[in-house]
Amino acid sequence: MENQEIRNAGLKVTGPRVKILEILESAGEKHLSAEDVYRLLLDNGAEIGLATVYRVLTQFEAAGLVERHHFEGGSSVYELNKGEHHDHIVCVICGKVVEFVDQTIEKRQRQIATQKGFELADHSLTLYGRCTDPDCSLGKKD
Amino acid sequence: MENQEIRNAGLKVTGPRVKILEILESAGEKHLSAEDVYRLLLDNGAEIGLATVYRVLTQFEAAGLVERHHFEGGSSVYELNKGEHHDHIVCVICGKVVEFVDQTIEKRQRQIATQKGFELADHSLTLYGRCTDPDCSLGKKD
DNA sequence: ATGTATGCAAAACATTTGCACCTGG
DNA sequence: CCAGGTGCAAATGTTTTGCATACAT
Repeated sequence: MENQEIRNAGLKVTGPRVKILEILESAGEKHLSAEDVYRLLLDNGAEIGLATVYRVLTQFEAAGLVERHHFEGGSSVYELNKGEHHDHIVCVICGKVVEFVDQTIEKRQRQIATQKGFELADHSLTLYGRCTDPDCSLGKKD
Repeated sequence: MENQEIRNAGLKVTGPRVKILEILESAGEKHLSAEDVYRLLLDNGAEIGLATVYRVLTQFEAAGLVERHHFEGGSSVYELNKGEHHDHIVCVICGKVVEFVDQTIEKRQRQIATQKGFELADHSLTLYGRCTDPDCSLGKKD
């Protein structure tokens, strides 16, 4: 039961938190902004304030339940942390996001960090390109 | 003469633009936020509005004269585009930034994009870690 | 002269916070 | 019951814009 995940994070299992987690789960590989989550909550009939969405997402991030990404364009987006690290390719036309992992790159990153005198803690790699989706350029968002 | 670069960008050679370019040149490998540039201009006795700094930086970016990066933490930072592409390692403690290029990673990125059905246009790679600088943790900013 | 640029103040956003009121355990 | 959670509105910080004035060519 996912409520346990919330409890494990040291947080009370409240309505807003459960619903936000559900929204994120149902989003699958999509990446939602705080505003997106808020809209979806309202669409589902939940009466949750935007401030709470921000607070909960921040807490979930601190607890390692979700990851926050910055991509191009004003706002941050969130996705459920499914355990396996991955990077992203974002289509600059339609916004589609595809995830990937590449051990060659991961390994080189560690080598570079060490070589430059850093103890690697984290990294952010995002590729930007034009995808070949038929729907692309119709303005469809991931 | 650098004024030519401004002219080549299709922009008039005005006082503010020349001074902002000078600030960026003297910053070397440092990464400045719009606010940083604004402060430095005032320190140098220039009377330039913050709005102009934002407008000019945006125009310079569109012209390929500067690059904008998003790193962690609210604001964007800018650096002069010296022609050679590079990525960054940022110290999460003191904020120091080191640039690097790695052909192995560059090459893998192209392969991954192709394989995922994207035409690679750009990418953003930032490593985060703790540096071994003696000054680190004194809060020195790059 | 004349189309651009600039400065200033106001607007627009994304995100955070203060505070009185609720609620889960 | 009571610490912690929530909603709302107001505050923040960053970046953008409207508009009247000033400037480069």
